[in-house]
Amino acid sequence: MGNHQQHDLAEALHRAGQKVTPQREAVFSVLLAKRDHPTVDEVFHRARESMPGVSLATVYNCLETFVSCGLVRQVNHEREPTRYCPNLVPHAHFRDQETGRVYDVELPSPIIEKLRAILPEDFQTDSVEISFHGKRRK
Amino acid sequence: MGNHQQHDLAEALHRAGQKVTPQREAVFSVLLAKRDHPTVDEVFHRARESMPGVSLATVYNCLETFVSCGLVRQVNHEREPTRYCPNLVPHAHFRDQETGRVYDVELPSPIIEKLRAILPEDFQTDSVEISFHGKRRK
DNA sequence: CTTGATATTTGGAATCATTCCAATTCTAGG
DNA sequence: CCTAGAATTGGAATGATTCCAAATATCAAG
Repeated sequence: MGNHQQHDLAEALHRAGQKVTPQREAVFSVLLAKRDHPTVDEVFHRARESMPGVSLATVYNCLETFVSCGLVRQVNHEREPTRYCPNLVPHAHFRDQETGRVYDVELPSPIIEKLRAILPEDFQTDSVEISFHGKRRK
Repeated sequence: MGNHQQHDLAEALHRAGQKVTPQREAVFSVLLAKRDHPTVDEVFHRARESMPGVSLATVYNCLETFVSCGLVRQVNHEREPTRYCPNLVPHAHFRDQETGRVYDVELPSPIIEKLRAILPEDFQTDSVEISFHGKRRK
């Protein structure tokens, strides 16, 4: 549930009519390897370790493909570089303004429903993004 | 409550130890005049109508000042240019993906509390941002 | 296994919002 | 009215992201 392996990649790509490429596999495994919320640049550098020739443009392309296939989520905070998150379970994000680190926060489904309920009738929503920020108490 | 006039500007600036300038007044009144959610560029062009010499850099500065004084909120959606909103009542935003228009959505305080409650103990939060996107049914 | 149509990758250039800078002008307290 | 410090200005710089056209790789069909 919301958990996926290397193996799901090919499946999801096929379903979306996309091709399987070594670059996509490398980038995807970077995402699975360390489930922090890396920026494109971080993904790029990590991907280079297993695939030294991969280009930045390709990392952008791959990530965009994954998003469109529903394999990962984009996480935007303020004006900061976009981060990517392979956790598909509905959840909110908390950004520690001191470290910049982003944490997943479990989001009970009753709350999600209550939230959707506050929307006027004529608004049809695809997605809700909930982001907290503040600091962690030591 | 959360409603404010030209007059509050000077007050809020003083409280924050900031100076009152014609540019700040012009930019602020642009924000009050039309309560859509203008981008910096939109604010810039509107401000030029009443004050032809004002510079883009100044509009950036003014808006940043207002945010730090708590007079307006920034609204970020995806990778789009930042928008500004003089509505201080706690509320969520809905972005119509077809028109790009941003709407305020009332946010009942019980929900806000429930949301804060899902955060683990050690996360101290300053602000929550809730954004929906989807499309409006005609 | 080969081939071809088509999608993907690539490096570099281009874009665009935003920030930075140093010089000039202004605000407000004394 | 003067002056220290703040604000404004235009233009240059930054940085994430997108665009581009050429080279390459995937995969379905034969």
